[in-house]
Amino acid sequence: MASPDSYRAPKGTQDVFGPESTRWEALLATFADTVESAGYGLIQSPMFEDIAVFRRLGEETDVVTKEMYDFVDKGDRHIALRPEGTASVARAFAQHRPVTPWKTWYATPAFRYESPQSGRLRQHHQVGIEAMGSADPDLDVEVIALGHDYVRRLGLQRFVLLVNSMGDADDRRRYVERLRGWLTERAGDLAPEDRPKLDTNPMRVLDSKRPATQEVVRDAPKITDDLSDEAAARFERVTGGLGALGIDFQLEPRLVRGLDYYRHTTFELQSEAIEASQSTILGGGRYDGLVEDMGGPVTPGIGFGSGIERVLLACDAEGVFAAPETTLDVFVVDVTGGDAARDLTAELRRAGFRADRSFDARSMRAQMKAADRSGARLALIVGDQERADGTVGVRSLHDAERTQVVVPAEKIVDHLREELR
RNA sequence: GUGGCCGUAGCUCAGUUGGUUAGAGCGCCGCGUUGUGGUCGCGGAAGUCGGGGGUUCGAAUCCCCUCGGUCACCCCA
Repeated sequence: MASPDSYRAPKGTQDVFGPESTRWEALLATFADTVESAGYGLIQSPMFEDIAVFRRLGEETDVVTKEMYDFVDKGDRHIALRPEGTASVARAFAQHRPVTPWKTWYATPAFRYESPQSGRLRQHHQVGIEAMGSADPDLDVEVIALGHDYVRRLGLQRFVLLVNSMGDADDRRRYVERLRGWLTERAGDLAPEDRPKLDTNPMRVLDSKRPATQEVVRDAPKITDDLSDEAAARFERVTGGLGALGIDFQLEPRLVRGLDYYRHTTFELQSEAIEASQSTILGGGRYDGLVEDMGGPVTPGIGFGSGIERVLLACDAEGVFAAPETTLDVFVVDVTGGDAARDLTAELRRAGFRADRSFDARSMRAQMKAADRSGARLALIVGDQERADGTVGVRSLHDAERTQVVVPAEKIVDHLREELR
């Protein structure tokens, strides 16, 4: 409790404003441009769903079993705030049956009830894409390439792309049993905390950070050695495609990822610049079968999600993608009472200029300070003299020499068009 | 959920072995004579020292609980 009469943002949430939110806008614009130029269209879907929608992510996953942000609404519906983006899109596909391939992108908050740390929040934000209705491995290549291009466009360089294949549903099932057997024989060597996973989800053991387990896992059977011919062939097409596009990647047979729905291609972008332990900045894979689980037709799909906060953390660590300067064309300084500020800013905004002003009839000194702080290129000054003459003083705020010219009020728009060109 | 560290003005912090009206820098506001910013000078506002309880003549300083932040585990974006 802070104090009885003061509120704070809920645990694990943040307010984003000022230069940082300007940066978010720029990031969103970069992402949208990257994926829209590949034919992906924005999807806006509800931030909450019937909890069953998210349960389809897998009954064994932490996201479902312990991190769901859920509640019962006034109509007795069991609702959950979305923990990730894909399930909602799959549900939307099943509901609307759009023409395929259906390529969408989203930007959304995601909620997980867990304890916050660096790179982990209760409400974080993701951008992502989903492509549904095609099993073509070249689509896998496209999706991975877009994720790669996106982070590159932000300026990131110090990251690795990890790629793996889980095979088809049979491959996956077969591998899980084989792995379970192999690990069970060596259960005594595993870290005690990891042993229970043998029953619930043996693949979880693969990405354990405990040294004892890592030691054992190093020699564990790899799923990529045990794929069906068909799955192996399509995975080759994927890795070959990445190579053809000049995208560096590492095969990582231990990359399992958290959600149960993945089949075939899975991939992850890990920042090498982030010191903290949460270094995955983008992750995704193919989820053939998920749409069916939502009651839709048999529909393959692939996509990725990328955490905005983590990506920005990586940008900070690499010293790239700084907040853009906020720009303003003019700042109106009016010491005649406010009529000029009111009318001139409105006129200029309608003419397409970016204009701001002071309020509360502050002193000229105060207004000039505000003008300076605003980052505007020009101060438009209206005092008693200018008002009497029907003119406006136009003063540069960026140049060292304090140039100031007098412009007739009726010519101000033309003058600014020229000066700000 | 478990564990370590931390919690003093908007921000970054200082506060001696518990002792009178709690400080600095930055930021913010005002002023430096007639209407002009970024430098400089002067002045000002702003803190129930996270919250609650306890020990004490007296606590920002000690103890307990609690909330929050942070880092790690778990897991993930």
